[in-house]
Amino acid sequence: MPTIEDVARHAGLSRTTVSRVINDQPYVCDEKRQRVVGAMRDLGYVPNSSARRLRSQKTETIAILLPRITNPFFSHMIEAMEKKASEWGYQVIICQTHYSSQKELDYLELLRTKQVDGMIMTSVHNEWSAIEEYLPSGPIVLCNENIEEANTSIIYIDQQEAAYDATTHLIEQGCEKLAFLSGGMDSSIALSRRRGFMKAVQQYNVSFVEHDDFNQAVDVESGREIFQSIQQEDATIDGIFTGSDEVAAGIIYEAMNNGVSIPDDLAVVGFDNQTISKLMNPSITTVEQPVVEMAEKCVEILIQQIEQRGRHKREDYIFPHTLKKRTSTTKPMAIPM
Amino acid sequence: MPTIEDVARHAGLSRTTVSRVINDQPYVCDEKRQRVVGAMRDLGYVPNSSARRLRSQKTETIAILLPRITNPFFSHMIEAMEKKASEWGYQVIICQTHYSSQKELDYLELLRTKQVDGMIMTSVHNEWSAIEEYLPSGPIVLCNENIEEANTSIIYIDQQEAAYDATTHLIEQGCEKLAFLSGGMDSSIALSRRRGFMKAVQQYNVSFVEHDDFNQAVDVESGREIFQSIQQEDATIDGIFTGSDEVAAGIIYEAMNNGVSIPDDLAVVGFDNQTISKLMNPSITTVEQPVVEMAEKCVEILIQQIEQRGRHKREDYIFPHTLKKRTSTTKPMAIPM
DNA sequence: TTGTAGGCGTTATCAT
DNA sequence: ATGATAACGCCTACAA
Repeated sequence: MPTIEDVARHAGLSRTTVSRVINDQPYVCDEKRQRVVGAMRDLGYVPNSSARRLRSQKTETIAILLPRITNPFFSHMIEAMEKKASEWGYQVIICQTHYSSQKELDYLELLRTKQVDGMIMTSVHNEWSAIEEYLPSGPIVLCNENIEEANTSIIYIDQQEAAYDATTHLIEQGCEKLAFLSGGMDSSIALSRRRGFMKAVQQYNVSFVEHDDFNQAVDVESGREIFQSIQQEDATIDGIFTGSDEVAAGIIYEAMNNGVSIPDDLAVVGFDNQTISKLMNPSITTVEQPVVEMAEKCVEILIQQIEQRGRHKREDYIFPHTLKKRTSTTKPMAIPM
Repeated sequence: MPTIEDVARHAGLSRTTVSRVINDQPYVCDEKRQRVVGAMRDLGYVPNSSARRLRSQKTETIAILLPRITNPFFSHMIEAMEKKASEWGYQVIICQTHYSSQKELDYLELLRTKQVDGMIMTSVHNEWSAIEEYLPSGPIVLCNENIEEANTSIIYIDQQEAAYDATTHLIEQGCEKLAFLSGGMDSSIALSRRRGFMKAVQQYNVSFVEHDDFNQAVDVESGREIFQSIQQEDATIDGIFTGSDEVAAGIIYEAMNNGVSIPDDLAVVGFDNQTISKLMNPSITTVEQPVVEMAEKCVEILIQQIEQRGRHKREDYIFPHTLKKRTSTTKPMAIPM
């Protein structure tokens, strides 16, 4: 691998001059500039980025923390983030926590060891106080979860309102006994949604059922299991808020196979407006988030903070959500896709 | 940010000794070791990875090239790759080409500029001769596409055989007029599949239809469009090989909405055994690839090559595929999920 | 067992 | 306009 030194020698000039050419700086006459360019070509020279990083104290790289990339909500978010980052000339390192708080901390070390200039967290599995420790090492922007105590910029939708809207919709459709599902009550998102659910339930004085399993609903499989347990233990439930299109799909799949009619016997609401929610039959009523816009905004904020340096105070960016009403909650009729 | 020098001074020792402690090397007595550890703690020292990279000529980072992460086939593959890489202490940079050969080349530069130690390509949009140029800069392993001329290790399933199996299955189910769909005939995968399709069609002497649109089938939306055009132009087609569960889902969705019975009027085969293929109603017959195993093997091979250094000759790892027969091609009956 | 010193490849500062 | 030189922070012969 040729170095800048080799190029300089080959061109009969100094490293400084070569460096100037590499970085498009002035104060190099055309003739020498050509000589340098030629030498670089001859030797197949390419600047070593480790050396550049050391010298410039920048990596042009950001890390994105997320639970699992196979969750379509996150893969859509990452797709948009990577695209935007790439436009700005930044690399993206992907960090799957698999819901482990330890892995989350391990990945945060990337910030301290200066492997990345900044970080995006789409999920949070530690106390904020623990994460705050890393802020001096570089900017962190949150996207998706709304952590009350967080003293850094943050992007999210109003989960409480979204759950309230969805629950109200179930009630308006005539549901009288509801269930609230979530992926675990330790997340800020599930907590907010639960508040919204409870608000609607109390406001309309509708009854609801609780069960330990209801807070372990994470994928298609758990949706299927929960349907079975509901069938056996409390078949009078007639409306479910799932917080996930995959869970909703699992429930619907199992219901169809067991002769339970959706939405007549059981209405189901999903979350995230994933591809599957449109394709299922019946199609799934769901809450849509503007993932792409949120992702792009997030990257822009982060890169801005990186390039401005210095600490930044918290700013909240709250994006709008939309309830997509489909046939899993409403009587069948032509609804355009 | 404290440096190794600061720690050394604080502990009243030399940089060397501190370095030895950092890297768990022998020849440091316990007392001084403690002093160093204490000093690191006091100062909040953390080694700077840019400096380490420059010194060691290693980045402990690999890049994964793929078209789009939102394609579930790729997101499952990346999930497994990132997990495996992380176990080995490697970071993963994600590079979406969005099917652009230029972006592919841009990302390959990461290898030349030593931002990564190695690279995995899950799709290839340039002539192999162009990609070969990068091989001297670091190992590249292919995962998914089988490029004939490639002189590097490569992992794939037998796409031709898979398409042959799927097509034969359609024929066995009684289909008499087939169509072959793909995402574009410029990819090695589509070409292999077409060979398999043709082999079955000729062997059983079944007729088939061609159309320009048939090679633009990439997602749910295009599946829907293709169904519509088939309805209008050649409704006698009774069996379709799609090469994609999403395309298959789009076709089925549209067929159901238009009163065309699946599989009686039209049988459809997908590819990749994605979540959606089990959940659709009818469920989609599809070809399963052992994505996770392929991904893990790929990362292992790459890291091995990185750590052994030197050029490696091509080895082929061919993984087995399975045809999952479901209701989009077979008369309804109880098929366990 | 410990320390000294040189170099990894760049870029910025300061002369000339 | 060009060049010499000193960092950036770390690791490792080699010397002691």
